[in-house]
Amino acid sequence: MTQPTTAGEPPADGVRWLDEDEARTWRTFLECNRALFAALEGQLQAESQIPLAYYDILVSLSEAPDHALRMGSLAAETGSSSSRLSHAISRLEQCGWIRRESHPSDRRGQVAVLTNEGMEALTAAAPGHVQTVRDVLIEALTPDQRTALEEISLTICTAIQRHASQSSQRV
Amino acid sequence: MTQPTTAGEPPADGVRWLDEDEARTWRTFLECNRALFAALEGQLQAESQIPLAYYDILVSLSEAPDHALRMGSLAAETGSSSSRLSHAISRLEQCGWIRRESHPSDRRGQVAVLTNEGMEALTAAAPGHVQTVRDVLIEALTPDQRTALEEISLTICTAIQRHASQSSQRV
DNA sequence: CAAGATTGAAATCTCAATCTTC
DNA sequence: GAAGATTGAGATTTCAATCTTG
Repeated sequence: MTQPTTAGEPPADGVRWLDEDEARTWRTFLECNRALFAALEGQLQAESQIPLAYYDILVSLSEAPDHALRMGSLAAETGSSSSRLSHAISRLEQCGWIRRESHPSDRRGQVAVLTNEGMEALTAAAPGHVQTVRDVLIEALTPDQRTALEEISLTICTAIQRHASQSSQRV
Repeated sequence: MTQPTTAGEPPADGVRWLDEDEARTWRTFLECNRALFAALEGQLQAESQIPLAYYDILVSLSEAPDHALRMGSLAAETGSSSSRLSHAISRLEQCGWIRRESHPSDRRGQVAVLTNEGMEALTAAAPGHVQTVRDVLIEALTPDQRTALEEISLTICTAIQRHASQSSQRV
């Protein structure tokens, strides 16, 4: 899932292929992720007919003051591009779960607002989703493992930022 | 990213909302995943113009005997649906990186074969990808963290299988 | 009828403009 | 010109048939 051939020659540049242990760790992590998001997506789709990406949008709005958020903030919260979010909000508007309002002071701004229907759909979908998260992660891990996973995740996030700033310099 | 409102009433059924610690762990993990796959996808797209999903297909074939694999096996290896894989192979056939052959003994079967051009494209793309995996995960974590992550991933995979068999019974 | 694989249409996501307002 | 947001086109993924062979 990561590099070609099994042993072979060393790759170009100064890059080292992953050794056996490294490759196994990475493959296991990848496989876990695939299965995890497939399970989350599948549960939501089967029981509530909502894609995970849209569910996340509804949750972010439900947590916001007045159930409203500017497009930019919502995009940042859900880790989405502004384009993707804009399309998604249009779709959710069709469902009647979200409506758009114009920003009071900044006339460039749009605000996405969760409707009552949207809140109801979210309330109906949430228990099944949360139960799945409990089953497959929270209650599957020991408290120590949960702590470790959180620290590991933070470490990876930091490493990604470092990698991004370095690779942008290389250009 | 997981459940509506912040405190509120208990959800329906016997489900418990995530408490503060649980929610933070889950959100951190989700955010890490988003950033991680965005980084991998972005690097491959920027430096090699290959989507990660297609890269995985090329790697799986490069590891197979004779650089060939039946559609079903390849779908399982890459964690893809048969439909998705079939479309993807068609696309990669257009690129000249893969060709289809019919299975010698089972006349229902098709075999995807990595072409020389496909292998070259993979060889060119791999160092950058592997370096990214090193930067953002392998070398960012301590050996203990890598071990822990691998064990956690296996535990989650097991929990997902258990969850799947239970939820299918509920129907 | 089940297994292996493909197909076309609909849904979603990405990418590069575009448009308005700051 | 930059920031906030949208748009349309193209690419990928999903979903529900479909088709052939076991």
